[in-house]
Amino acid sequence: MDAAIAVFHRRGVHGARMQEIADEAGIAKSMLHYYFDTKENLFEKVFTHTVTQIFPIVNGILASELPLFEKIERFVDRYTELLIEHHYSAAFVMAELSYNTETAIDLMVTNSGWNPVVIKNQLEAEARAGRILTIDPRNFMLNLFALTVYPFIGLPMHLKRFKMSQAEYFQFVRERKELVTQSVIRTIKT
Amino acid sequence: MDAAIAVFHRRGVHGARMQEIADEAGIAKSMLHYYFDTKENLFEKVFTHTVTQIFPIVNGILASELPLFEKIERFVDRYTELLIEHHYSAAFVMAELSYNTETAIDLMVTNSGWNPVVIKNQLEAEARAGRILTIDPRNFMLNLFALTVYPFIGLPMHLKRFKMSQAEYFQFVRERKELVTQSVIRTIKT
DNA sequence: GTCTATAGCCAGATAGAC
DNA sequence: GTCTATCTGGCTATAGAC
Repeated sequence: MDAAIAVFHRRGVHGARMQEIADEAGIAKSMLHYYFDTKENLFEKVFTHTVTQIFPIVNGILASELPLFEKIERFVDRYTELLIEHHYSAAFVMAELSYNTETAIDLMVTNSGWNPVVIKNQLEAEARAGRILTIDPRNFMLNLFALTVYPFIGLPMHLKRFKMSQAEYFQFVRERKELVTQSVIRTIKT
Repeated sequence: MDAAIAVFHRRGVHGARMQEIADEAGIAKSMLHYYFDTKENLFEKVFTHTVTQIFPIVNGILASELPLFEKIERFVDRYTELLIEHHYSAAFVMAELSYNTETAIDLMVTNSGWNPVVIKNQLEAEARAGRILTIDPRNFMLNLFALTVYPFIGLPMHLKRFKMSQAEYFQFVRERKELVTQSVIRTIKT
């Protein structure tokens, strides 16, 4: 399973080869079929696993009862750390959601723990109390996810452009957390 | 060529089928080989075309002599419109940059017109003049690109989550331009 | 359960008539 | 230049020995 995750993450559904997964796991290719039946089925397991490892956590933070600004900080911190830990995940999930729409979207919807109601109510309450500007919750969510996830999408290109090693880049992204948090807050603060 | 662009954009390199491209173009599959030799070569043509259609323009805006805040507004406006017009491009470029690293990155570097020097100097000059806060140019660029591009990556998922048609969503993204511009500016404004 | 060997299919690429 | 027919290789999947 670890091998399958690694290979699917770096090659995508159609780029991945069962042989490469088997080699990486140090087993015969036929064993993959014995355990997981088809490649399609294995992909679904991997995709679900990936989504489950990240989104219930970050969506859980958004749906929690934390004060807004603290919630933003926690979200950015936790999501960034998860993405560093599973740094192929972001590009993998995004690519499959774009190409492989039907299956991937269904799995995403089922397993991500997406629940925008809490944050919507919170934004409205804070705006009524005059502590923040009125903002469309969809725009708020897009900003939050965009600023956090984007550095991990097309990561190899960022490394090349910034002339950094992966370790240096991850350090840079860690330091960036503070800026992202402030950026999201400054956008809505009165 | 149009057919190739369409199919590669929605399926990716490895998902695309020469037969599907031929069908979409209404010609025989062998004609693709006659004109473009290999699939790999055709992909490179399509990728280069896609990159050339978008990045020289937006990077040109960044490298221009416009005042900073005006430049930001122009960038967000123009990039958003380009992405609406070529709405498969963003996901396609990002996915290939993640999966197909070697070739795609080289083509990107060669054809994108990337030149961070102007914006770097401008940010430093504005900060010295006390008109903006000091910010790492890399973070500034990441914020700008992230907020603008992210809504187009994994687009089908956003449609599903927001329960919107594509037309409604593009209208929403158009209206979002103002917020993105303000968000970037508020992050650096003193 | 684990392997080797192989079946069967499908997609990229080519041959050759027109 | 454009087509149909075909080759060839590689990949998923299965058969079958151990």
